Amino acid sequence: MTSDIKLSEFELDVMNILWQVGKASAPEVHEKIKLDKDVSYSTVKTIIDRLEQKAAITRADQQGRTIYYAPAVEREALSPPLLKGFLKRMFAGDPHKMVAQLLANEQLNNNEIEQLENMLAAQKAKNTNSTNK
Amino acid sequence: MTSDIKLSEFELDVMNILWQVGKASAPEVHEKIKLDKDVSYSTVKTIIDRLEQKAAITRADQQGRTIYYAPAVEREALSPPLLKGFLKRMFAGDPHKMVAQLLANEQLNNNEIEQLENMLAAQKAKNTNSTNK
DNA sequence: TTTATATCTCTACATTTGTAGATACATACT
DNA sequence: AGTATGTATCTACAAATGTAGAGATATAAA
Repeated sequence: MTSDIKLSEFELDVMNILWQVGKASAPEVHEKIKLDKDVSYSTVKTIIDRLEQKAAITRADQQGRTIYYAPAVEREALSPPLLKGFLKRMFAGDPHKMVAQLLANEQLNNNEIEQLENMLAAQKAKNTNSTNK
Repeated sequence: MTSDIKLSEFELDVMNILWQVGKASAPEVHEKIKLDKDVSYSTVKTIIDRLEQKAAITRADQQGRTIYYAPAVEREALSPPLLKGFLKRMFAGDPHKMVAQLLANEQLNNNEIEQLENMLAAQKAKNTNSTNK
């Protein structure tokens, strides 16, 4: 099952840090967040508490009175329903529209594009050898 | 400028209908929404009012006392910043991760994949003839 | 012309989200 | 042992969001 936890934007920002680092304390997360926007420690800690409440993270470790948090859900578990919803809302459910915009916005170099092409080719191959040829 | 209006999920659902149909009355929008989830007319009308407040839609027409609303912003004006944010939050800003998931979730047939490949090829060509070769 | 009906307008409220201060406290210095 | 400092906990609040009922009213039907 695809873990139907619902996270807010800020909560996702924190999750991102944890997904990247593996585990981190609230002050550490605060440090990283501050690079992007100026919020107080309390604010970040509140978000962390809510994430714990939602069972999206867990207390993985403790040193002194410092608690280290780690993701309890993987990015891959959260994104499918979100991507689906986003695709539906912003691009009328049409993947092409989305990829088009992706290409228009992010400027990918030829190398990166070729990587994408490889992925497509792989998927095409998989298709051909199975049901929806 | 990329129209920094911020819309909620429900608001986007309504926008989607308007983008699709061009223009519609509140009862009509209610009809369509109800196909997906069971909400009262009032609820939908409130969302419509808020969209008007946010200047995302306008009163395009009126028949009797029925008001017809039309989008005041195009999908293309809203999506870039949202896509960027979503990409950053859900896929650590990495387009590959996103496309990978797209391929995994939506089952595209070979035809559709080839369309994507064409898009990529076009972009690659464009790259080669300009700055980031 | 009265009445019924559809639609709009207004008001309301619970929940979620972003934001942060005040305060308690455990551990590390001096 | 006493104190300073970094963390945690608790409480609070405004704004945004999802949700809807009550009542006004213009138009259509009788």
